[in-house]
Amino acid sequence: MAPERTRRRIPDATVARLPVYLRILTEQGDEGVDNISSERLAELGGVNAAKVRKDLSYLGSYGTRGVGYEVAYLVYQIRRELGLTHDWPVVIVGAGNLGQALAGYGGFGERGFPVAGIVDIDEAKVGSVLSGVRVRHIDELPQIVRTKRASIGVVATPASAAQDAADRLVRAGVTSILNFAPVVLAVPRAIEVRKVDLAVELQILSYHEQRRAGGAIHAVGTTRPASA
Amino acid sequence: MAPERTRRRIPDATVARLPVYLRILTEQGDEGVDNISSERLAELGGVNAAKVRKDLSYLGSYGTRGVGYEVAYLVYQIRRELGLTHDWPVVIVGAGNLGQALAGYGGFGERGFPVAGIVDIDEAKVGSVLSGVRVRHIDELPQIVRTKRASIGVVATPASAAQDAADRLVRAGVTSILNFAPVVLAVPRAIEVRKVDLAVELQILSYHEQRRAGGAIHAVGTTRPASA
DNA sequence: GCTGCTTTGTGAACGTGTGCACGAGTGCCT
DNA sequence: AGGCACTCGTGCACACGTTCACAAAGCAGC
Repeated sequence: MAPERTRRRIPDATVARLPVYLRILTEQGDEGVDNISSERLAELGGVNAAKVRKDLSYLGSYGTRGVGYEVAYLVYQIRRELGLTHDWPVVIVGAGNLGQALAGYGGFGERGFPVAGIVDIDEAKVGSVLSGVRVRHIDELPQIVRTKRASIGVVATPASAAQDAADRLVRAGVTSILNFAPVVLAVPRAIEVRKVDLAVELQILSYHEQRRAGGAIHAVGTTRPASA
Repeated sequence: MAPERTRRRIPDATVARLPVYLRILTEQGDEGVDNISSERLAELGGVNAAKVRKDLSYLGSYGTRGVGYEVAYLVYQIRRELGLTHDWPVVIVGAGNLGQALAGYGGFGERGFPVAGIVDIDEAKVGSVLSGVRVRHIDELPQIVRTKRASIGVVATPASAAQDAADRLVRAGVTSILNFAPVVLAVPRAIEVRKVDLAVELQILSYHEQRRAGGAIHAVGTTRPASA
């Protein structure tokens, strides 16, 4: 009867895939699918079936042999494990191009991450309204975090302002940060940070493009420039 | 004399970190730093020093024992390895919130990924100008890809249109895709796809928040709903 | 040139993640 | 009731990634 105190730790790689399964399962549920096999789920998610089963087994034994997984129930379990049973208000720092796009992107609210507020340090931007959310001054951050109970902050500032934004978020009481600025943020150990860097993604693609193109075609020896 | 034909394969994990080193090195170079140790680079990049050395060793033995790495030379080597010695024009499909933000974000061009064009399927959006780039109709995609020599495509459409966008990009001749839509794209094996999913990132943060909050506080038994 | 200090490059140990293969459980059909 | 087809859950082996630890190599000072 007692809730499980000894929460089994779920591997990072699995945590990263659960949201994908969740989305697929939700879609399948909407299409009227009641049961789904690991094989089918793997196909839709672009992964290996054994991996799907192992991932799901960390949540508990929620499948039925010979049948598969009950979609609705699995959705419920994944949502519970990911903490998606209630909303997580998000506060955005930086009302530039990206901040505006994020605030305007309705997908956040729908998926349980309503925009609690968006702030900027530039007085000129304060007061303007983006898709129903009014930009407020960064000094109001602590108040927004407190009243809206926001625990996730998004850094959408230029690189030069990112560390300051992160410091302010931490001081305001935020415990998780999603960082879009191309900087490694220094934060207390207890704060969870995830980074999304578009330039890095493009450069990784560039590596593969270049590799494909024949690799070392203009790789001229290893002549060291100037120096020495 | 002959360029190295047998290109050593660089581990994915390393490729993903090289852009980070590159950015740090470029910054340090701008600040007048000539030499840098793996220790310092590790500190700035938030990683382990041994990892830095191992990563860099895949490029060749470009360090000097007792001294460190020559910043300018290392920048050159990483850029060469990542294929950043020339520009990689990028074509964006989808002129919604995200597409606009991406086109407007100057950082791409600066880092060697100029926006070759942005297209949309919606006639109403065609013709409008976003930060100097005119939105064109998606039917012009093949022509843009050909004339601008774009090999990287960005999918910035809603989920429902993403697969179609990817198909069109592939048909137009693009060989790498950066996908922002929350969908697993089906593409030919030869096409390199990278995915950026904001909702997934937030859900991973949610998992950690929920875990921090005490985990299974409302985890009431394992009563299965309806079924059976 | 020799000594001592610094820092690289890498072998080896360890940990994490992946995928196969198969036992075990479930439902259906006869 | 028994047999069969199907699918889960997981032990095991392997691949990949990370970290430690240390020999090799360079530099500076005498």
